[in-house]
Amino acid sequence: MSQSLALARFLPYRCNSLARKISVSLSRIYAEKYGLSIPQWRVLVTLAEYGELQASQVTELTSLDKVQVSRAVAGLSERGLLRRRSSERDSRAALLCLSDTGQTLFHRIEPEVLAWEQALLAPLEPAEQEVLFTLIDRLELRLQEMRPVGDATTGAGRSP
Amino acid sequence: MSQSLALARFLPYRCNSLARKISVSLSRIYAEKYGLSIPQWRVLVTLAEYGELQASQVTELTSLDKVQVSRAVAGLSERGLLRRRSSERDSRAALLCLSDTGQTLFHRIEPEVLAWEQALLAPLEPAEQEVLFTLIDRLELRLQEMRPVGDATTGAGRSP
DNA sequence: GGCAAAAGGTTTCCAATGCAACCATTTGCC
DNA sequence: GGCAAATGGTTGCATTGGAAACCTTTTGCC
Repeated sequence: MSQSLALARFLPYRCNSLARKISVSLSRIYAEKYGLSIPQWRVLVTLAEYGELQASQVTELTSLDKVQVSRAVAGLSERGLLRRRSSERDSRAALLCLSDTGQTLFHRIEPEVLAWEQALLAPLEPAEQEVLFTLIDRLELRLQEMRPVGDATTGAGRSP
Repeated sequence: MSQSLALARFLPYRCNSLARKISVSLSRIYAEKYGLSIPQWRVLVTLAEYGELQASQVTELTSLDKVQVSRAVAGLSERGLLRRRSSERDSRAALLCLSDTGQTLFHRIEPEVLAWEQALLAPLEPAEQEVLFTLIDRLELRLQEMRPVGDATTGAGRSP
């Protein structure tokens, strides 16, 4: 007997809904208080963590596409929160790092955001938090496995 | 000692990222094969489950806002997948239910979607699946608790 | 009964998002 | 060395999505 579909017990729906609610709630900190969009916020975090990166690396690390990164960088740059210089090895590549202002801003936001996350996770035991992250890891891994063989990134460049 | 922020271990990011990947992957079924948007798909599922509902109830059950529901309904209605009639109790209210065509379509998609979900969840033991849903429930609950007292829905309609 | 406020839905408008076309540079191959 | 293809990043354009204004009907109050 096959079970039937109810949104309340349907993982794609539940996951989407949870993610949405988390975003809306969290964005009160970095969006409303500090005027950052989600992509801008992710770029900020990533540069704070890694120092200097190429735009393409930021793309990798943030799960944003290159258009989003480009626009986020433009916005942050206008506000003087990051500097970009072009690589001497490859003059197409843009090297990005936070300015002092950017670092300062990040260090002001970071504890607020971490505190918010702690508040969210507070009802879960540390072990349960571990389980949660592990489950997410495993599901993401599984999604990659499920990707059908002939995907977009496959037959790259054969016929003209 | 306060921990520092890294996206890989930051729940909002991980959750968003997972939800996005799930949506993209799943939408190959109902979007590409059957031409349904996510809101349309949710409305379809909900009406299949509950029979006849008012638009406002659909809004509740799907976590969509009323604009999305309105547009989804318009689209489904154009394709003849649902019927709407106005309530005799309240002529503003629209009563929605699937047409036969809509039911048929749903019954064709449902098993595919459930099979896909099963494939996604396959690496998790049943007990782990249970844990996953429970964790999601608890986080959603927590988010509601965290909502500051004077929220948007509060002082509704006082001054002109 | 009549008028102000609220509620159900739809439409309008603007910002965010994503795809595709686009420049500029670099790589690879002959 | 030179030309075709590939790569890094940006810009334009069409679509999506959400907030607010809107219309209609209903409710509540005097």
